[in-house]
Amino acid sequence: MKRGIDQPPPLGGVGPPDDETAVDGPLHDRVYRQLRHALVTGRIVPGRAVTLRGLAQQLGVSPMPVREAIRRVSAEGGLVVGANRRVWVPAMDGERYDELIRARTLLEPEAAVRALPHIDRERLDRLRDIDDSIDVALERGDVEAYMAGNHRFHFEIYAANPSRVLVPLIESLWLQFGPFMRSVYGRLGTAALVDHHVVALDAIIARDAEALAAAIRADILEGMELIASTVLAAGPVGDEEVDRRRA
Amino acid sequence: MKRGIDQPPPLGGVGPPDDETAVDGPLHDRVYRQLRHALVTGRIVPGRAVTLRGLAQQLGVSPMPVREAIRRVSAEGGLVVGANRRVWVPAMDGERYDELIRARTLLEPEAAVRALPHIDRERLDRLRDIDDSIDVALERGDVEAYMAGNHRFHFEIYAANPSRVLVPLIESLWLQFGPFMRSVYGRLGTAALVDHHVVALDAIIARDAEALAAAIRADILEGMELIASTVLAAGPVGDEEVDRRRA
DNA sequence: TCGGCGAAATTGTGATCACATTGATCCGAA
DNA sequence: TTCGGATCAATGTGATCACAATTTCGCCGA
Repeated sequence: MKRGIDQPPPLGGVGPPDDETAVDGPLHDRVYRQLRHALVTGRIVPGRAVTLRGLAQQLGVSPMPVREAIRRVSAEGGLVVGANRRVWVPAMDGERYDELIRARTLLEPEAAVRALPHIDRERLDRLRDIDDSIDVALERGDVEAYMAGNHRFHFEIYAANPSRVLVPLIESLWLQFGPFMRSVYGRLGTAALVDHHVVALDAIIARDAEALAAAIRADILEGMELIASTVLAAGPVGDEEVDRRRA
Repeated sequence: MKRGIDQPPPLGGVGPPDDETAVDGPLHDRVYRQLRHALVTGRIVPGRAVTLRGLAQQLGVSPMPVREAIRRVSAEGGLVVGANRRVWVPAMDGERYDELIRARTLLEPEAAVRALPHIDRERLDRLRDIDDSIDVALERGDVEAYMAGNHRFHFEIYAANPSRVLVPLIESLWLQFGPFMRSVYGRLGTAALVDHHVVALDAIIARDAEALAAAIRADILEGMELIASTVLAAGPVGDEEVDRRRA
């Protein structure tokens, strides 16, 4: 006879370390990277609760590093702490979504333009490879691979310039819309997605800053605005479980 | 014969709770608010180390809530964790400063414009009161009161619109330049500061979104660019102690 | 069936401890 | 004098515990 709160299903995808997130350093750093990766790629969907002991058990660590990781991720907007002190992936509604789009269109073209002079041939080759892998993911209908590739493509550009302000801001935005985009793509399928990155690649090759900014802006708008507004017209996403759990 | 690392002087200003930061809720929340307030108002200067036990002792709490608060503040860019795991207030250099200015000029006019329709008479009165208090602080040469008032003025505007994306981003920016601006103002004195807020107030009264955006932008540029570039021309600020302490 | 109450389970929080790591100092050898 | 090694103190980290707060569930009565 089980008493107490329903156990949420395991947080699919926040799992054992893989090559990308398991490097030396404190355990809480590793947990943080795993958690943020799971959010960016949408492995955790809006409305989902995250508990210290649940995540700790899943990752095979004590609750301490999980606490610290959750504190970091929530400071960046990827998780919210309710009045009841419970932690969950925030729901997405029209206003918040609109702000995310706006923030992205303000910040990401700027970061791309600042990075442009620093994009060398090696980085350009890597961008091409990532773009190819995105195309493969789209053909396969692999939403998660698409999202991971999309993230990598953008940040491969921005990271060309060692930024300590703009890029962390942008990273925090990606944390915030990743879970929702995953649920959107899951509903609509990858067939609805179009890979606009070739325009950005052309602009980079041409060293055309204005064209690059416009390509990034268009990528954001076309990638986020037309698709997800359809879903949000039906009301916030992720509120069902949140409402149930909120004090 | 004292062994070990030099004890940094007490973190002036991160002190007992005052009315603004002492509300109900978890202790780590209170420590966080105290810490961020200290950074925004420049009570801690660039390069300054922050230790768990040091801050815990100063605040009369255990290191646990301090850990969580430091983790939050560092996630927002207000503190940096070095390769040696030590925590300190980051140094300011020309590139980082330029990015902060740019990020502010991208985000704050947007937040102000979005807030404009929501600014009622009460909030306008509060803005006037804050602006008056800023003028008083400038006359008195009270740098900290000036900084606190300036922060309050800006966020009293932006908070008119319930924002969950733009305003937290802007808050994280203020965390990042607060300590440096304090050292700048300390060197130049308040006589070098001009209160431009009346232009923003006029734009709000006139309900002129474009004028408001321009006023905020001008406030940022004139407040940050001309003054601090003079100081930064001499090299990064806050690196002396950082260099000494870095592994 | 619904609502209220009480008990049990779960959850986050703060305290504390031990330990690994880092930094500073001292001492001896070259 | 300089350099390297040993020692000690300080620091961050992860583990664990007890406790307060919140949630869940079962029972009972209307």
